[in-house]
Amino acid sequence: MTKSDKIPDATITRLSIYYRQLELLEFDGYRMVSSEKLAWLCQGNPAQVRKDLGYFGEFGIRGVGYDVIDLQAQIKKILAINRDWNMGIVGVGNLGLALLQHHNFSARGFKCVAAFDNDPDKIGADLPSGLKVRDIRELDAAIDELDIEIGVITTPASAAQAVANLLLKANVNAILNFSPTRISVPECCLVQNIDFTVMLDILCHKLDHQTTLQHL
Amino acid sequence: MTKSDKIPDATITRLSIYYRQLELLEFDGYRMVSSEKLAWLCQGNPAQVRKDLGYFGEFGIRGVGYDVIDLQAQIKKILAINRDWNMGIVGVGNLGLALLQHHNFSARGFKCVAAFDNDPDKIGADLPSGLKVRDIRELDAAIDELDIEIGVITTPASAAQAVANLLLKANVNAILNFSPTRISVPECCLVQNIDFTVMLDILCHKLDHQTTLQHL
DNA sequence: CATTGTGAACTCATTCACAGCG
DNA sequence: CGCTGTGAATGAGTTCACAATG
Repeated sequence: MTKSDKIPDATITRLSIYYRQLELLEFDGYRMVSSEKLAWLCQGNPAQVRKDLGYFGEFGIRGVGYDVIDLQAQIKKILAINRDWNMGIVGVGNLGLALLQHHNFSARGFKCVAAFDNDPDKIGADLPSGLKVRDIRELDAAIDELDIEIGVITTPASAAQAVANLLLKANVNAILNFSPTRISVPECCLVQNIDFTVMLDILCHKLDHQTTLQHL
Repeated sequence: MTKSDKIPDATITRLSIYYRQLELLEFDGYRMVSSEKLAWLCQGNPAQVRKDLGYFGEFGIRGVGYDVIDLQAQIKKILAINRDWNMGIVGVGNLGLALLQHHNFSARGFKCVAAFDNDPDKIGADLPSGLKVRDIRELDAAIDELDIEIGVITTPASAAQAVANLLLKANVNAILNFSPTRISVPECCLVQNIDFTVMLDILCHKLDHQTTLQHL
């Protein structure tokens, strides 16, 4: 990190969004982009773009803007997505299957290298991605063998904490949690929750609130 | 709304989380809960719990706490989840299928009442949920007929904006967007983005940052 | 007397405005 | 001259601390 240590979480989120937009800009043949244009594309504010990038260094050219290719490389480095990450998916239900076949992941270096379940009917089954469903009891060994650094929980809520515990025991300390529950983990472990129901609740609240206002 | 109009977004998110925890508390037989206990269960802070609730009214009993059943009802009203919402899913890929079978949705009043695609091979297919995949060209008619208020986009990024436009034309102004792109919509339309890749990017950044610190 | 409800203090994030520079 | 980089100003959200009260 070039400057301060206090980076807002929101900055990291936006960097990811800038990055995707830069890919599109490159694809469309752009070589340079101004903070104003990038902000516009990302539905943000130019000063914010500059400040976000400013936390990590000076990537622009005054009077010109940012090099589309170079800035991608810089952001990849900042986000640590300039390399592959191996993921293990725990819970081969509909959602787990969907993620295993999610093309966007592999295209971006997020490799699903193992899938686990505890259902005897599923264990051993061949997946479209070429993987075989493994017994959850093999988790520990497989994580070590396959160099898995990210665990993805796609089990029902009732199993999520137990799975998290298994992942922790196997020294996985980054979890993407799709189950509709908050798992508790020690400080050293990072959890990103993706909770569909919470998102729907927020949407409903806003929708209701908006229509309520309209009736006044 | 009982008090101010300036409710932080984060408050709404937390209310959804409190709500789910209250369901569990009720299931476990609790009748009352203090802000301290609820905060602990939700990995939050008691003052925050009280402030969040305080935006909407006085739901507690001093010296005692909150009635588990009553507070659920209050939060349901605040979030506008005290009724059913009809959703239409656009894009019957793996993710769309997963959502169509997602039991948590229907259990909470989020009803998937239609599924749309533009792939002739999929149109007309019977889904496990009992629905038939509809032609995207029927979107407008079906939304009106089935009273759909929430559109769920599970198409590839390339199709997302076009789908959003169709939804807007059909007067759907709440969208849950799973596609890895930011769609642009008029002010009147609400969008909640659920972007798996952004979440992974954040996780990688934190993971990398954490391990970097450890090596110092 | 335990716990809520809430103004005031504080911390964190965004936006402004302009100096600095290619 | 145009656009970046950034300190200073503003705004938003969280936590504190304690008065109010069932």
